[in-house]
Amino acid sequence: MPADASVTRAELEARKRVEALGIDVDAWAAVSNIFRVANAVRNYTERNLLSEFNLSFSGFTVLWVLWVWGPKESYALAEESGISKSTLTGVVKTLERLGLAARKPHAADGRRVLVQATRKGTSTMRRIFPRFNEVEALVTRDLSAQEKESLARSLRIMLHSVEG
Amino acid sequence: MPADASVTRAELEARKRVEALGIDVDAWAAVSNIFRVANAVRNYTERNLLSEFNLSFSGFTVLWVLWVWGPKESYALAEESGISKSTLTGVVKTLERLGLAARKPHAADGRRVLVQATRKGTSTMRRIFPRFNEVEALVTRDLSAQEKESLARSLRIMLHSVEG
DNA sequence: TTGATATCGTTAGGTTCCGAACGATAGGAT
DNA sequence: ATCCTATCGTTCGGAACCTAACGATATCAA
Repeated sequence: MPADASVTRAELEARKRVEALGIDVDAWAAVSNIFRVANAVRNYTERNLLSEFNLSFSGFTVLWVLWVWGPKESYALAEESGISKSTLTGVVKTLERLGLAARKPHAADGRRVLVQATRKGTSTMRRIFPRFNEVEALVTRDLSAQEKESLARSLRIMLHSVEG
Repeated sequence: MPADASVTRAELEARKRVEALGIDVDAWAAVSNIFRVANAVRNYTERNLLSEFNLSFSGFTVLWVLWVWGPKESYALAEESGISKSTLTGVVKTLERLGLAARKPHAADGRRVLVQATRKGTSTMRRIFPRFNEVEALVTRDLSAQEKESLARSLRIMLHSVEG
């Protein structure tokens, strides 16, 4: 069964609107499809995996960062998780309620707070992540190893452009 | 100036955690970078472009769909925009308040509602979209035309896998 | 016709999300 | 010592976002 990489009907319809305006169609196709895929995968995992652990996608992401990096200050944690610091306050509150993360004051600076995964948080992550990766494998199953690497490479280049 | 496609420090740190668990690293790298890029571009455009029009990213997306497809029923509009129908109710309410979209009852079916862009909505879209596309061109500026096409192609294949 | 079932958009309740404003702490400068 | 300014995390107000439940309308069978 060959994978279907044909341009969707929606995309064709959109091109009609777009082509008259002197648009960079390649850039548009690349970026809009990134949003579509991200959205689809996010919704899928929230419904079929994360809901089982009462985790939002952001909650999962934050816990993931703590798992990978260990204790981290709020500002850096928000940055790395791709959310604002005010949102992080709420997300960490939820993680605390679930017993997955904990706050501790900074030793030398009274303003700062360190957030870390609890033992339960760490073990939960060890259970969730392989299943999350199964979804990642599922959605990339029709790409060759070389295509996956090329995809990741292009995305890293884009990341560099947008963050720089 | 060559584009930087090197693996980030965060990604290297993550691999240490991940490699012990028998993970599909290629799938993980591809998907996680999709989220990173989507997030970065979304935040960037919300801050630097859409805020100027009091539009959220979802508001922009919904208006875009209406612009491309013309009047559309709520369910299909939500589907195409990647949000739930209850969220759409709120987003359309906001678009109505801004004078960019309008509801009208279905001629034959009292349950259904058609949503359409107003004249102001259409002209707004004609102003925003080229600028949105400038951002798309910016974030893909270090990719060749062939890389952009290949990227879009891979993403379409993934979309097919996750939605099928 | 009447009744059972399906479908449509909205509402209800609760979490996530943001920017802006706010208190608290820190760290210089005088 | 006491300002002044910068920085940190939280709070606040409002929008976005979800699922589940709900009313209204449609459809089809008896």
